[in-house]
Amino acid sequence: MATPLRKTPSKSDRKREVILAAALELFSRSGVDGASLDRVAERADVSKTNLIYYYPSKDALYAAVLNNVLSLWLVPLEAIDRANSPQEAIATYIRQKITFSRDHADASRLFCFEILYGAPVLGGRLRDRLQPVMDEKAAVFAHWIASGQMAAVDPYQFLYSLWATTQHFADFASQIEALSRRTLDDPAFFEESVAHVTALFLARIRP
Amino acid sequence: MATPLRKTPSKSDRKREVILAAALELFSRSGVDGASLDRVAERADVSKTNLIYYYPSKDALYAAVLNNVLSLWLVPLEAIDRANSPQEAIATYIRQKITFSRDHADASRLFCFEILYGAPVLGGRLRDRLQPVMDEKAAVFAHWIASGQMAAVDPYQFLYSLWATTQHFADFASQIEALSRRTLDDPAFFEESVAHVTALFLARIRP
DNA sequence: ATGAAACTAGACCAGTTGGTCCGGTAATTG
DNA sequence: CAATTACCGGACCAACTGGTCTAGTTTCAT
Repeated sequence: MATPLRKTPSKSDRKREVILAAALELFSRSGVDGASLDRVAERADVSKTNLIYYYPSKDALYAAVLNNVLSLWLVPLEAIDRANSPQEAIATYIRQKITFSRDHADASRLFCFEILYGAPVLGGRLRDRLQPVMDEKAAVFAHWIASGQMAAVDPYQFLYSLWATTQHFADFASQIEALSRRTLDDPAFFEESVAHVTALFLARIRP
Repeated sequence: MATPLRKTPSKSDRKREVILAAALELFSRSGVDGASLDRVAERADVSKTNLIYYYPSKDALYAAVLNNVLSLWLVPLEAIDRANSPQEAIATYIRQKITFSRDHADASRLFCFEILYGAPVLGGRLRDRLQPVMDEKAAVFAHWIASGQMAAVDPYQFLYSLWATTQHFADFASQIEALSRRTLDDPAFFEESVAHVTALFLARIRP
């Protein structure tokens, strides 16, 4: 709340980040219940007491991590701009989301965990933070459709499908790896994936 | 293994099913670590000792549930038949998968959990059971493409996208509900969803 | 009927969990 | 300088976990 504004991150700020990173790492691999505070503290190289000093409870820590994740998650969506052509905007969005799946797979997985749990923590935030952005972007789609730049689609369903296909590369990476023995870290597979998903959605909106 | 073959399910068979159902319900809501054997036993209305009698450990129980889920999960995929047109086959597949997301959302979520965990239990099974079916269906796609019935796509990527979009309705139901305030149980939303996903994929494969 | 095998419950246990308490040190501020 | 505040670690704890042990009861083929 009333965190004093500083230019240089204070020592405690850095420590908070280290803890958050450790928590993200462990929570995203084992779920909240599967990861103990002991392990998080160990990973962050602080004592458990110290961890509890910064985040008074496991729930608080989990909520903090999740809010971070949600902010990250929103960035590409917010960038969708009606000034661009839908083709361009969607292609860019897909690339950004798949890049996110590659570079922040743990964040994506944690988000997925939370939704699977029934969004107990993020539920409200989805309505407060995501919903408005989503409605705004739905309006952008409506504009594009009305001006004949893209075929008519339900913007909400369209976004759901976009999220599903792009996040799948992070959340179901284990499955993809078991079946295709390939990872997004392989640049060829990364580009293939971007190309495939892009083609899928652009074919749909061709006017 | 050597379960005696009976026509009518024995009492113990029924009990096993009750336990499996309870375990699926709880595991799919809270993850394996989040659900205790006590709770599962309570839900299945048996004593914990009794539960342990049928499934000697939590891991064994989890594995049993998961194998059940995988079998269910495979059914629609196995039904894809080269004798049909790709348009028909894919439309049917999508409808079946979204139906599965509606009627077996818990199974879908548990599957998702397992993949998020890194597929520790199912990993081998994915290669043993899913991989062959997938390769077989990839060949069917190749046949359709070669015979000019559908546009060229990477069959594996295509299947990943199909899975992603259809399972999304189960796994991310909380999010969809928070944003759209609608459920697959609403027949109108169900049909909208089927129509949307079908249109998305059929547009892509139009020759 | 009877012996074996399947089945069941309650008491119990050792390990782990999230979290507290206490006692102290470093850094700020008056 | 004094004193308040922020920060930190180790011992500790009650609750819960997966799982065992014991001591029975039911089922069923012979």
